[in-house]
Amino acid sequence: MVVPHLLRRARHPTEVELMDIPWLIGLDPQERAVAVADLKVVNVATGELLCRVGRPATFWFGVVDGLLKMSNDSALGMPITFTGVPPGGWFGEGTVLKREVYRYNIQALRKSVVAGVGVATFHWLIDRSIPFNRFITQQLNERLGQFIAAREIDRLGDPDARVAHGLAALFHPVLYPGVGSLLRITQQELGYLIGLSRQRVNEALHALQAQALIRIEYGGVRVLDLDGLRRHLPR
DNA sequence: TCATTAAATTGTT
DNA sequence: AACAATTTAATGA
Repeated sequence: MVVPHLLRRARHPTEVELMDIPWLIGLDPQERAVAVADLKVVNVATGELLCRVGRPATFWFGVVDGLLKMSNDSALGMPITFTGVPPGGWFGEGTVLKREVYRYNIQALRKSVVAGVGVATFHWLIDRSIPFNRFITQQLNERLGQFIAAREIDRLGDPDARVAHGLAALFHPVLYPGVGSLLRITQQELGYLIGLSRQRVNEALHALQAQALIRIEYGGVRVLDLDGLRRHLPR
């Protein structure tokens, strides 16, 4: 009963929250009005599940604030892929498009604010708005690129490289425009996301800082050289 | 607004 | 995994 539970607590987005929703910008006034009318926002607590594998897709979700973890685990086996979803990130369009069931679990790594539009509105926008379609196409394309990159890194297995690429992914300016140059994420959360211990993440972060790729800040990481992070090779 | 205290996060062993 | 040090957030005068 994940969604009904959330729906009960859902509220309308504030003006400030609307400004953090990237795809609203391109819409014409009519389309925008329809989208905004259907937009729901909910505050979720740490550890809370937003959607589960196998549930029918009812919403297209976006992160307004906080941090989510997307775990792509099959019903049978172990988790396959983890992805963090920072502010500005929207996900689930593939599932919603095909009117299928969710293929992953979404869990809040910390207190977050999550927005959603219903499937009907999503399709209404897809059927008539060119800007919306552009956004979705770009989204799918960038995500595919990330997915391929992630496979290569996982094969290498070097912890520093994994942290570097994990960070580069979270700082993706197209997928996650809400992040900016400072990502609010603790080393604990980063470890949980990438699959490393907190102290190994700490070590890796210092190595990356020494290479002037990032700056470690309390409760977050600032990126100094995004390209350098992407190109980071195991040493 | 400032000072004090509690909580969260980081760095180190 | 445990501990100490540091930073932020919360509280109340």
